[in-house]
Amino acid sequence: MQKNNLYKGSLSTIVLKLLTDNGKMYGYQITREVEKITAGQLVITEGALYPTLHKLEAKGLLNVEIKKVNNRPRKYYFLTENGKKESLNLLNEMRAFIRNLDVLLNPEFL
Amino acid sequence: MQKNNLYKGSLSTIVLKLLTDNGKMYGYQITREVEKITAGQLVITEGALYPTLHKLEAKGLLNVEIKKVNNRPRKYYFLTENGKKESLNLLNEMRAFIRNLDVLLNPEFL
DNA sequence: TATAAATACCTAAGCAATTTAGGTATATTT
DNA sequence: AAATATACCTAAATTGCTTAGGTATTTATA
Repeated sequence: MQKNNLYKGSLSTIVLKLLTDNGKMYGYQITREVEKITAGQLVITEGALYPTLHKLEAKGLLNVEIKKVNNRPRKYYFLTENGKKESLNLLNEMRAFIRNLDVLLNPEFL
Repeated sequence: MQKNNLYKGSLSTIVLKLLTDNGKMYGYQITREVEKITAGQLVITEGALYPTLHKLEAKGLLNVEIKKVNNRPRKYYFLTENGKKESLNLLNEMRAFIRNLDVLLNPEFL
């Protein structure tokens, strides 16, 4: 997330959106995917991501499935039913947030 | 800012943008203006705003001018030269931020 | 073939931007 | 007269992150 305060608060929503689109993902994969989608502009630090995944799991929004790939464990996360509902809510909040920032940056279009 | 984590980190940029557009503003006026522009969706708490104004002043980005209106003091804030430069920087960062959130929410348009 | 880089997970202290919950005081509306 | 709006303020607590570590295996490179 690197130096930019603006992203603070958006990580959970971003994670839920990625899992909505991709079904199952593991932590490291999430960091790669976000960098890819934003062309390297947004880098999720692991110190932020892993605690967030654990928090979403503790809230009952995510479930985990551990798979061994190349003899190394991967923790695949996927949305619970509650997670799907909450994902929709948070995505709507984020859309409203973006709209509000847009009008604040361009008040002449009011 | 009410319950929505997303706005965390955006307050300084919003304040600088308002002062860029309006020249001089006082704290209470800023809270009214943001509510007006966002149709009541974004409410700046005073506990967030006043420390932010003081911080921006301490950084040399804002100057203050106290005026008595109806026997009550108002503190009008306005951008310094450095404040104008920093405002442009932060606004560009915010535009990049919005673009990144947009592609994360709509990766199909990549 | 040794070493570095990538993959894959993790935690904990510290920091910064908020929220929450107060406070003071005057002007205006009900 | 009382409530609401105006107008400023602070400080403890909370929260979401950064920073800075840690472990271990696999793959690429010099």
